[in-house]
Amino acid sequence: MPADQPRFQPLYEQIRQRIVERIASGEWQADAMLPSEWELAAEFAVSQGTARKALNDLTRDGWLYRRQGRGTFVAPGESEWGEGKLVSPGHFAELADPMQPELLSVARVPSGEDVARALQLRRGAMLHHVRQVWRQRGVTLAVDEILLPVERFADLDSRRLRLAGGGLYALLERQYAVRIRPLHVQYRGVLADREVRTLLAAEPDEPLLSMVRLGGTVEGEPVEWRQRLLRSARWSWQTRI
Amino acid sequence: MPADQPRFQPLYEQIRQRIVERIASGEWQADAMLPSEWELAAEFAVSQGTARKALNDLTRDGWLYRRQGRGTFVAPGESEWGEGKLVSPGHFAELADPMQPELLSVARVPSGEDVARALQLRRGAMLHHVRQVWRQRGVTLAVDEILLPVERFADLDSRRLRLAGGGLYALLERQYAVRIRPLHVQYRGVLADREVRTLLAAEPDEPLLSMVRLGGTVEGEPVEWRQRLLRSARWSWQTRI
DNA sequence: CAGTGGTCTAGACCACCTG
DNA sequence: AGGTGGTCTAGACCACTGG
Repeated sequence: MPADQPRFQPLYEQIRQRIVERIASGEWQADAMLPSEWELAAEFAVSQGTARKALNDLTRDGWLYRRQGRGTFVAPGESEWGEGKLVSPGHFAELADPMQPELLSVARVPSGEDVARALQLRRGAMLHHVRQVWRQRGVTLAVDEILLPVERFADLDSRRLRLAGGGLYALLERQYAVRIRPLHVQYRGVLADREVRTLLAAEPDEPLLSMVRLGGTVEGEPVEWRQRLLRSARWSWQTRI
Repeated sequence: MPADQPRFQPLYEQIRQRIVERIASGEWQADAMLPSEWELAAEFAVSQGTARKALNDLTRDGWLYRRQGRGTFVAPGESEWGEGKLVSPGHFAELADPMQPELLSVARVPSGEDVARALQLRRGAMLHHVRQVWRQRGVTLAVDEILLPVERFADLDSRRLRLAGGGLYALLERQYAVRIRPLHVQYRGVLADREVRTLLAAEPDEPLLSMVRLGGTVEGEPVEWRQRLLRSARWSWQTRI
């Protein structure tokens, strides 16, 4: 079900899209400085105020950052699922050491019904199935299970992922010009099955935090289904609002 | 530690504050229509564009809502902790029936160290301790434990809470002119202790979703510490991003 | 100092809603 | 038709950064 096209497209919206295209195409790399408001206004043949609105909207959505007196710059995208940090339960400022991702495996699997619906695919459509663990000082704290449509991300394999380094999202942005943002996150408390228990070296009755996340493009098209299971005895997962 | 005062205070920021004051004071009630941009601009002796910026900022922060062709209105605050909904795990659109809160008890307890620090109180400062359960079609799905500084919310008792109806936040807004917004949320998977297990009629090894939330005023001052324990076998807690 | 983003103004016109 | 918010312009000046 495609979204309704608005009958009226403001100028700043068109400018916004043209700037996004240039970032996605790599013409403007991460942390590169954009032309000034006045130069952009001249190039797009609009007033400075209109260019400004486009730039501020893009800043709000995480595409750019601006510094008074310095300029406007391309914001580097999240290289991995990052919005959230580990903290001591009940405390709100005591951060844990960060976790490091480690790729376990990449395979192709047919889509189940739930995931197919979430990703708006036909049932049985092929998916990349990525397994990844997160370690903190040698201790495995979390497991990720990532599902991506093969159709959209052809040629994705273990070698490419390993070579890429710098996280899955960084690779997708470079290779496929797709920037992924979270659409929904679901939280549950769960017990691990045998496989996950082994990976995490967890006790049979140790409760885990399950986070199921649907990631999508800027346009809102869902392209990533992901579950993270986190050992939350020692650390909470904290999100800013 | 008080926040730094900015040396320069834009006009729209001052206007913003004056509008917030009128809402907090009750002069403009929920869903009341504000004067038009031009009228406000005239009253505050600024241009329409400046009044507009203040109004749009307030809209972004949830104080107002605007409808083209109709007007600008006071947004009713959340009457309870609401940002999040129950959905079927792994599905992203299938909402459960909503839960209904039910007050269990109100007491006064001295603050422990963690909560005192989170609420920026001295240790041992008195707190209102509110217990509340959430039911869905007769089944208890969640328990809340709410801690509020007595110093700030005097005269809060069970009778008042019961009489008020419409949720805790609605009461705080009416009675104390405080609008609470979330500052942080922490998620964990946990097992219930005996007391909670009894309240929820949960199995001993049933994993629960623990959400610890720090709520604060619009100015960022923390005033509410809350933990919610949710039976998440059947339902996930989903947040929009 | 020059260059950037940030604020503010006055005015015009457009899109949308309601009666 | 009249009133609302939404867009857009041209121009001025301010605050901040860095060389």
